[in-house]
Amino acid sequence: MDPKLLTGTVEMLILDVLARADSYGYELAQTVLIASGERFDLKEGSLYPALHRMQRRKLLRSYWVNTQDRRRRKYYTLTPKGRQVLKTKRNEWTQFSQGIQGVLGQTYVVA
Amino acid sequence: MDPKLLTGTVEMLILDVLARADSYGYELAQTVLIASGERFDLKEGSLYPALHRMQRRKLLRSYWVNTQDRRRRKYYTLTPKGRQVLKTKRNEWTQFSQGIQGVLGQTYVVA
DNA sequence: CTCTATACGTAGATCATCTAGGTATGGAGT
DNA sequence: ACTCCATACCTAGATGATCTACGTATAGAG
Repeated sequence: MDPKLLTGTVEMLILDVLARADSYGYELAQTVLIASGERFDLKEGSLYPALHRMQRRKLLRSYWVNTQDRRRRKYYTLTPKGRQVLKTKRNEWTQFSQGIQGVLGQTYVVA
Repeated sequence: MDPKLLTGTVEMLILDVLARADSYGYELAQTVLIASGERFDLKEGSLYPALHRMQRRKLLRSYWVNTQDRRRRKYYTLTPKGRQVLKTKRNEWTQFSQGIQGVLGQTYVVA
């Protein structure tokens, strides 16, 4: 699948997963991988910069958690602003996919 | 609507419109605008480079047509390769939107 | 005479993605 | 002991498609 399709949706996916429960980078990627039916393999080079970007924009807050086995995880939580942006992005996605269906759908009319 | 969502779909839209009938840049943009329900306003800075790019990749062929009123239009036709790539991109789009639904859809399960 | 629509095009900026690399721990296999 | 994989974080630099803003030209309306 052309990775360029992901452009602009990665933040929505992250926000959406975090709206259900706090999570951390590595787990977030796993969650998206599973939920997308193995379709979206978020790369670290996209994932971490996206998280940092969104935190700078106050969509997320973070806190460190140490596990029993000396591993550290940086958990992220949605801020109220993050929830609002998620709502906006969901609406944009609906508009967008309806737009695509509108163009592609023409085929069925012709066929 | 965040224009970044369009990334990676512009070529599919162009190919799809051309699969129904030959067209030229300006008209192509109009067609997409109407068909998308006024959602996608393809900018010249995306449209023309995309057309040239696809022609370089042999997905399209072009020919000039002079109208009665001294205007010139560069019409584009799909090549067999272009038709094949359209098919691929349509499949990718299906995979992609199913992936998104898979992630976003979780909300309803929880709710 | 100006403004809008039609019709093509490019240059440069922006920015989100990817590849590829780095650090570190724990556990399983050999 | 040693290697390899999974877990877990990160960044630098390349890539590439989009956008803004500009330029050219014709036709027609007001």
